[in-house]
Amino acid sequence: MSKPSIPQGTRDFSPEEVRKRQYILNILKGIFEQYGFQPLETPSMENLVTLTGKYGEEGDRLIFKILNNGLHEKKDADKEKLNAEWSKILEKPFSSPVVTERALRYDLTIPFARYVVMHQNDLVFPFRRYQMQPVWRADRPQKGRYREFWQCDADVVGSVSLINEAELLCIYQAAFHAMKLPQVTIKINSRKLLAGLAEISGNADLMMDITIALDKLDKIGWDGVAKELEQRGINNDGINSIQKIISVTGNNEEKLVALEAMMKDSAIGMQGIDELRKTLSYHKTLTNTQWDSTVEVDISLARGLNYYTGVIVEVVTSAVKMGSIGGGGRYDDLTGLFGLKGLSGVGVSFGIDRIYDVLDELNAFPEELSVATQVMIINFGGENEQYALSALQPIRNGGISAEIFPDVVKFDKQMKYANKRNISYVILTGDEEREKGMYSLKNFKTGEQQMLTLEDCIKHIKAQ
RNA sequence: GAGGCCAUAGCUCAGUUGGUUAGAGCAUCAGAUUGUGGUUCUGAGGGUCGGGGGUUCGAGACCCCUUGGCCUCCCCA
Repeated sequence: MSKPSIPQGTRDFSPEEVRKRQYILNILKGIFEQYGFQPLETPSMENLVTLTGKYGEEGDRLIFKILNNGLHEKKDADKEKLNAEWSKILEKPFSSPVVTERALRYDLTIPFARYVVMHQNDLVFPFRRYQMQPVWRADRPQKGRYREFWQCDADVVGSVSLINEAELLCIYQAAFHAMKLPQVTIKINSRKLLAGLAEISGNADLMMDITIALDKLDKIGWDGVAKELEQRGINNDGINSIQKIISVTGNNEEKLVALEAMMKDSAIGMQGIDELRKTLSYHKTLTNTQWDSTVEVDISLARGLNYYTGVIVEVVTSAVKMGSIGGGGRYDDLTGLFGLKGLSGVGVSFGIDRIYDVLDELNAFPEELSVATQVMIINFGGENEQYALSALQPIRNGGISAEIFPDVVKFDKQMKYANKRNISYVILTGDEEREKGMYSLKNFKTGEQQMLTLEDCIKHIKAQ
């Protein structure tokens, strides 16, 4: 018999871990609701064609595909084709809708777009939804990277107003403030600004290559980026103009003013600047001075997903070495991929597994998260068991969490169990108590013990 | 897809240039203690040393292959 194990990149969550995860989820849920978002859930699996082509070439490779079963149900005509593709799959990694027509969802945004298209007639636009569910990626696991992890998304579709962008920035700030997660920066940029940058550099067609290279600025520095730009076919003049643009410094408004001067020959670039300025202006009105995270214009921010078209954001913390803990942006035509044109959306995502890792490393979870049973009744067996049992529901009905030790085992063992479970009180119901119609209540913290009526026991515990 | 580190009891880990019957702490179980937990003390169970092959008189240790874990790059939350 081999040792049991779980698939690579997945985790079990202990009771303590679940409580901590729920703490994060509850904060997010509260804020989403406060901002008027409606909950939504979609299936763990989608049809493969719904997902492919939405996340770029790399993303497609990372989609977890589900092998078809129930092959016997296929008609004879299909069987031959199936067998052919089946043997291909045995030879080398290969996927085909014939053998893998379903896949685990890769994120929450595409399933949401699919949902919106399918239910367009039932929805009231602008539609605000939040969604907190696991997603799966067939990636190599490492620090802060899992194959199964949760995303918590809030999206608005059916509105082009930049008020939405500003509101989502506030959601980020409110959430990280509530979690007391320190040193948070919300980086903001615009795909249009990046397009303008490509245009100004004389490489409008290489925007994707430029942004991919630029995105690494934090990691490999300008020299590294310049090298990569060169490899991707940008000439010296282009590289120089890119350097000039990304070197702008100062606060957000100063950066935008400087960029304006450089972008004046790019209509799309100017549009991007205008959108950032409006977003920040709305945000200024909405934001709360108590929120200590900062919103920072960062022209090197790119974001890999290729469906973003306008403002893009990414959240990082410098408190712990960790990749981004959230990201999002505007997508002008995501539903167009499923046949519904002209519906713009914008959304943000929280990576709660990374947020968990950061809070855990910083020891920033509140102490009082562990909730123990308040009272355990000792089981002395025989008639005393009946007597003990009759007290259990009245205690619970009194609003106290209670359990009885179900087995008649040595007293010592039951006490040790209560101690390990961190239970606050035990109630002893032996011969003496039963004969008197009383209950001995022992406080496990202080060791004090007194014989009381059941009613007084309940009162006493509730008074604590 | 490329690279690095690691794998010994349920968990965390020792194990000397290759040498007798592979150890410790924690955890578990039993007892000291059949109505008083936490701290003690005593004892017990628990191992195909990740798997396969090789070198050797002899391998937990050395070599090769393989599987799994952690980490870095790529990419991402």
